[in-house]
Amino acid sequence: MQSSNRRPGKIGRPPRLSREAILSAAQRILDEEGTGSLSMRRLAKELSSTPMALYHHVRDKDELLMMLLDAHAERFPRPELPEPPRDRLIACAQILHDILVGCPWVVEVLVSDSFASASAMWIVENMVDALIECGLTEEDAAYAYRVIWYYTVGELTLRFNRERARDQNQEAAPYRTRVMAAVAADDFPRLAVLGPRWVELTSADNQRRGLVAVVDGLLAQNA
Amino acid sequence: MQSSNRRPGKIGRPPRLSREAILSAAQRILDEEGTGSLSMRRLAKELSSTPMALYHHVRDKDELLMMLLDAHAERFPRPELPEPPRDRLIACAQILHDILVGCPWVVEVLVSDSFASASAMWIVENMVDALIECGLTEEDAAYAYRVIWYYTVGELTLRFNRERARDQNQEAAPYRTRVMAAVAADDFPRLAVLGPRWVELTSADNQRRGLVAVVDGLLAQNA
DNA sequence: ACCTGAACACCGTTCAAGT
DNA sequence: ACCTGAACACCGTTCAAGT
Repeated sequence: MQSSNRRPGKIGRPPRLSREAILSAAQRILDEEGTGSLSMRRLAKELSSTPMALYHHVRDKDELLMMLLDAHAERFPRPELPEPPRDRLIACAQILHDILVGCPWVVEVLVSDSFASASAMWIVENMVDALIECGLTEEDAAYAYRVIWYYTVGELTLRFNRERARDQNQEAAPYRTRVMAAVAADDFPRLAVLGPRWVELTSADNQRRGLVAVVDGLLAQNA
Repeated sequence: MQSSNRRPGKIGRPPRLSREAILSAAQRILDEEGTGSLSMRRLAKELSSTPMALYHHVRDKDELLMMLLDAHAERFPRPELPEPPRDRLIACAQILHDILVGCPWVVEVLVSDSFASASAMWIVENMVDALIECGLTEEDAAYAYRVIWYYTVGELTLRFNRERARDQNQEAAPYRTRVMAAVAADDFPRLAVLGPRWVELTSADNQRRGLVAVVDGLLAQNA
């Protein structure tokens, strides 16, 4: 793509847009108008330009989102890590989660491609390293990392979408309501006992506790 | 919505479309043309009708997808369940996964709302029941169910999107390739050792093994 | 080299009217 | 009661041309 900072042998038209300008405009839209508002067209408007001009600086929308995520990960403070490898593993997985929880718009990109942010790779490295130090083979470490990653993606995806649904229309889908009513009336005694608490309980913030269970389950399985 | 099977006191125009016809046409499109091809407009065309006619029979696209999922769950064989509650829990979670793995188009709906299929509720009921029989409180059982659900959703979401990406363009996003190259060259020794195997290892089919680890981790945590 | 305008090929959904 | 046609308010991306 581009790399020029106005080179001496000035060839061609001078650029008006830059990757940095595009990224910061995109971040501004995300912050001020929310996840749903970032489109290539809206972004072009923000920059007083045209949609197509953007394609000179980024390959496509996915790459744009990935770069935004990368920038966010880079800004994130890198804390001291605790030492027994199990604790380091949990700490790293939690950091990964905490980085991503700040980017609701990331769902699209998490879901469309494997996570590949250069600025967050140290976390993945540390997780795999901790797993190996816990006695797992390289293959098992890669698999265990993946299980933690699945949990994290599932938690984030459902969290963001729950928030989004609550934001825009609180009057829940009628289909869901009907199913829930059937559950309460029918022969599902366990769910009926939980009753209306069911929804609240299952959306309570137990992310960290679940993470610890997943990690310890993996370590026990591979001990 | 509709409920009529040509009532004697025939009032108004007789229906040409029905919920069943809509659902089976939608399923046909999904089977023959793939997940990406199902739109309200395409579906209307399949039925030689107009997009708006559909809205007389289903509330919106999400409800349509939910009903499709429900129909799929209903067709699914309901096997004998093993008996120590831990094994029953694993079996049920696996069935839930197996039902969903047959519906790649389900990602949209999993992600947009909590799972609420009347035909699959017996599985959730069984999972919560097994967790309580394992000694968890009702609240802890609801939370543990949720953790398993997050793992399942993450696994499915990433699985489907990996497949979709492989299907349409094998020449992977250049951004991702660049990051991977940096990883190999830079100071991530653990990931570098795994090297090109990294991607394959992390996408290998270890779904069941991960599920067992998650379940046992949860049971150990709540023992 | 960088940017523009117009177009392509779509979406889900609503509104007002027709039968 | 059920369906249609036209429109609203969008998408991401490509192509051919302009400066």
